Amino acid sequence: MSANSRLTIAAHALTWIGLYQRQGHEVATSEQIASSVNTNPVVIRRLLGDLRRAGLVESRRGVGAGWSLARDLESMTLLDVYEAVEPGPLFALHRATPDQECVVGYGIQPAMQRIYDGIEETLRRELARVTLKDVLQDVLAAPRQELLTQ
Amino acid sequence: MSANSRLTIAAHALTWIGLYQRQGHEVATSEQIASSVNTNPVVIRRLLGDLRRAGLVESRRGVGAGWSLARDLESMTLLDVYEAVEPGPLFALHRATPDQECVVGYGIQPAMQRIYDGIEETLRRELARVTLKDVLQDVLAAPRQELLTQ
DNA sequence: CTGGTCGCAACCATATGTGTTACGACAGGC
DNA sequence: GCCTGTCGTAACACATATGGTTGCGACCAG
Repeated sequence: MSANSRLTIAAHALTWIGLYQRQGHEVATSEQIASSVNTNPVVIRRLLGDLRRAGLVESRRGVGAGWSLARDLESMTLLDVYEAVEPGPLFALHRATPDQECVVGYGIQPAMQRIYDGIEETLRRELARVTLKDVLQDVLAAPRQELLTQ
Repeated sequence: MSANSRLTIAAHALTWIGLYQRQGHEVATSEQIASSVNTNPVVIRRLLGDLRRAGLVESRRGVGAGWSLARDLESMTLLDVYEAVEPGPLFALHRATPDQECVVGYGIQPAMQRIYDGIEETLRRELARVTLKDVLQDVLAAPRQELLTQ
């Protein structure tokens, strides 16, 4: 499984924006977020673009532009983020269709698909249980020693 | 997420071997299995090699060689197969460590790791609930119209 | 008009998954 | 002892995904 870090980075970005706004700022720039994530601003803009299409954030252009939350952190779950940034399924079936003349080749795909559907449903329920506010609180609960935001 | 088909193919191979043995045969060759899966025998040998290292199958070499189950299909769960063929985690953290001077960058990794650990545990429980015998029975329950095994 | 930021395309490097060929290792049958 | 069929494994090719980077036009407050 070539696990990617999209869900992690998206949660990081949303958490960062949420905390930044809580501190009284209007919008956060992709460069600020990229600095915290330690990556390129374009990577952040790409991810936030997905989140914007999912209605989780809004972007403002022009001078003083940047990103802001479209909803309260409390109303966003990791499932919302997951659906916004991870289109594909968790497990894939065969890439070439198996031998339909064979009993196993014939019946294995529906059988596995049913199992995978159930697992994805469980995963979604699990992701839906965690809000971004939970994540922020967990982040702030880290044993910090007077660290600054930037 | 670049989902792969390893779990699917491994379950297919084990199911095939199980049914083949139930029909009275001693061992199954990677070429027979590959024919049902519709792929190259080397792909099957690679996967079965992982399963052998996990103690799920045994291989015999020389003339009349092939693969056989090391345990009853009933005693194998999809979790056993998953652990044998999928080493990595489901979700990745940042590839570059985030800014440790930032509160979010500092606390986000432990927070997300805790969440991911919980999710993987749920996934494992779900996979452990399905035995390969369940899969075979599900496969055989497909609306077949007098199909032959080979 | 200017400056700062987003939006997006294009490209590159790397990693991974899968298929394929090749060939040595092995063991049973002759 | 040799033949034959199969495994074991390395090596390579190819496609795709991911993440990083550069470049540049679009946009808008001042």
